[in-house]
Amino acid sequence: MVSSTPTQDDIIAALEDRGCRITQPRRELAAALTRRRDAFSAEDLAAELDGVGRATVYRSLRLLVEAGALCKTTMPNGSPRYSLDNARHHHHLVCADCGRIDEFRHPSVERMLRAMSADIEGELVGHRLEIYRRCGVCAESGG
Amino acid sequence: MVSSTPTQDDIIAALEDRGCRITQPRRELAAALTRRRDAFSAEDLAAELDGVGRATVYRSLRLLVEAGALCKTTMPNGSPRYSLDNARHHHHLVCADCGRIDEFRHPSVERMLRAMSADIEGELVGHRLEIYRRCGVCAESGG
DNA sequence: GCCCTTATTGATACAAGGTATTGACAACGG
DNA sequence: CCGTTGTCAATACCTTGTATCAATAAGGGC
Repeated sequence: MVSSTPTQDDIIAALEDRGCRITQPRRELAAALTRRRDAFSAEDLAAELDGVGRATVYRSLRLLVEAGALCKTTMPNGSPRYSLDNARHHHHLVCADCGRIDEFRHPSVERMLRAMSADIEGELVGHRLEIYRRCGVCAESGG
Repeated sequence: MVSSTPTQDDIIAALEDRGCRITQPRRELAAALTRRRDAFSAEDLAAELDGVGRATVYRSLRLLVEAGALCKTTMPNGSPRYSLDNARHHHHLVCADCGRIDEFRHPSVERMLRAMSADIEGELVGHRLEIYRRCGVCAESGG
């Protein structure tokens, strides 16, 4: 089981698994992704990839989210950020100050969903959960 | 403790409590809100309020969300919907089929947050939780 | 290796949802 | 009832995408 930060090859493989063609733009995008350590916006990435069309960046990001190679997270102000997906199923710990996004898994989430499903009419088909916090670094440095 | 659907006066009061002036556009908007039984988009509401400027509708919606009179919920496809806020603290049960939004409270949510806060570095400052389901009506009627 | 099919591309236009600006106006405290 | 100033409508603009479409290039079959 792979759970460390994905390489360019991992990202390409995720696309191949879905039957996508491996094109030059997608290779460049995969390379750019592995260079990113933090969460980023689609526009940032598009600006970085000079030869790659804006629409292609958005299309590829969507593909990679569907393929499970990327995560799309909502910041406290509502704007979306993308980040590499390291682990199977998880939720996001978003620092409200610096925007840093960490993945986390906690059994209490699944426990909560089980408990709710017993009391909720109809079938649960999904959920969206973001946890906003001040991360350790911001807590130290900030006022 | 008021927990039923808010009236026009309740909405106006929420604005007064924040030190806002009670203007004609805001009165019209409050009246339109109480006529809404389901979740709605800001554009829908703006289209309904003919004499009221689009920017004013958006500004007022933001105010009312901040004042706790309205909820802003994210649909499965990511588009936002507004709905009247009936109860103190709650989360949203969104039907993935018909878009109907119900408020719900479940102790398991607070239990989850408590359990997580013990294991998470830093201070929790908020969260976002939507539960997507097929509601009873859609489950019956749908295939 | 070459050809052919077809996915993919980049450019562009458009859409949804919302914010910034600004001169005019109207709430409402005194 | 007057002056201050919050609010207004209009407008331009921004962000985050998606739709369209002719041109191109992957990569499977031979």
